[in-house]
Amino acid sequence: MVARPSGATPAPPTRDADRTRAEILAVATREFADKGYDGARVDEIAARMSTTKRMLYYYFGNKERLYIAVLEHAYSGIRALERELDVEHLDPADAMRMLAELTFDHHEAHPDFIRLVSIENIHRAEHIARSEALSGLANPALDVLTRILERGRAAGAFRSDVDPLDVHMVISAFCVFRTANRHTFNAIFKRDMLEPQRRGHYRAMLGDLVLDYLTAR
Amino acid sequence: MVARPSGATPAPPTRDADRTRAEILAVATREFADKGYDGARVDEIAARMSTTKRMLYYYFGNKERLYIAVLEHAYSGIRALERELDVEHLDPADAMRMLAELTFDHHEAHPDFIRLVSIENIHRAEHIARSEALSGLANPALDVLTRILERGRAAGAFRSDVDPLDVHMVISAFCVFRTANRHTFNAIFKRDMLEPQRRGHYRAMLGDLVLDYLTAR
DNA sequence: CTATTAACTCACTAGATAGTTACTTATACG
DNA sequence: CGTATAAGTAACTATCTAGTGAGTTAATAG
Repeated sequence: MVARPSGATPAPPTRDADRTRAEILAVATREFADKGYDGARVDEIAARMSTTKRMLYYYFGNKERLYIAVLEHAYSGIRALERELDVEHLDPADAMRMLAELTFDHHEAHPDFIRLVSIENIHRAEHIARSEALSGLANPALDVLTRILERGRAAGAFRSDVDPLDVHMVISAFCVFRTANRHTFNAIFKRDMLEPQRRGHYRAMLGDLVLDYLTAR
Repeated sequence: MVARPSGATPAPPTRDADRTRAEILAVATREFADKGYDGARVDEIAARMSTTKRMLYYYFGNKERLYIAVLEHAYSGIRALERELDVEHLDPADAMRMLAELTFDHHEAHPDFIRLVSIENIHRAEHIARSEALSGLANPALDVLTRILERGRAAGAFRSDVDPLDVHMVISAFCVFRTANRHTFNAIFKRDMLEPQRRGHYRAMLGDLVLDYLTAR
């Protein structure tokens, strides 16, 4: 415990640009992920911050630039996690299953991110296109995947005609669908794909799906 | 050509409730699919109709009920198509591939429907839940799929532990992802999953994916 | 201690947007 | 034919919403 004239808490500085900016971004992320770009309300974001609406405009300029900042921040977090992937020590099949399962966990742990991606697709990725930080920024997970496929092919374990991006697409499709389409799927089929009891089943199923495809024939 | 006092065209009646209603629904479908629920503008829909905004309220009450009507209409169209599925004459593996490919074609032919589903998921399916016509209305394609799996299992061609809804989920995930996430995927990986040249590749890949999974081991 | 500037507050506004009020006219039916 | 009513029009409004104008205060450098 640090010696301090009065009060136990760290006594935050009354003014702190970084902290204010970060708080706006955090609150805005929730609001945009929750309601979509058009459904999100600047006044609602403002009401949930400890600072005022004017600060939001001070730091981010307008609603759209705030939204782009939210997207950039969300993507950078995901990329950071992906960079930590290390499956080089496993044999190709195990590495592949591991990658698929980590991606699966990852999507489950970041529903806000998935929602932002869906929202951005409704807008035809126009905001990503407008962001220098995002358009064309490659995905670290794809490099890992490419290495695994190379090793698997070399070892004769995997079929030879597969494209890494196609495999990535299948994994993403499975994970994204489970989260992004959860509500309509549940409304129509009365099955919640995110029910905890089913988690293990879907996780194993994704691994099987990918490996059966890669090792077929 | 029908005898008619003047003019060659059918001379539309000046007043026709069905036609007006249908036109509003068609224009609204495009607007909602294009911009999302919150992004859609009632005035924009009105401007693109041959009738006035007041009629929209006359027939549908408010923006939300119009949107629900759009959803109901879109789903009913898709269901009608699905009911025409007939693969009983094919052996299980071929039937399965056929079903997957027809679903694939189907999703590609109805991008507006996929967008409406994405939009509805952003809203956590709250409008579907509010629609008696939609919530819990089973999917005819699922019955077909169930029959194919039964036949395949009986013939010893498919593994025995698969659930029809899981297979349906995989097929949907693949098809929906390709359409719904086209824009962010393209922005990041510079690959348009809907490019006509790649169509055959993805279509065959989906069939392989499903069959390799069903016939593995 | 003073000046400068970054960080912040409060009250306001132009324009957009869903929805309505009050009225008119074509059509069907006895 | 005439009248009830469904179908349609035009103009309007309350409210919401993104964005601002104009100033104040805390931190920092000299």
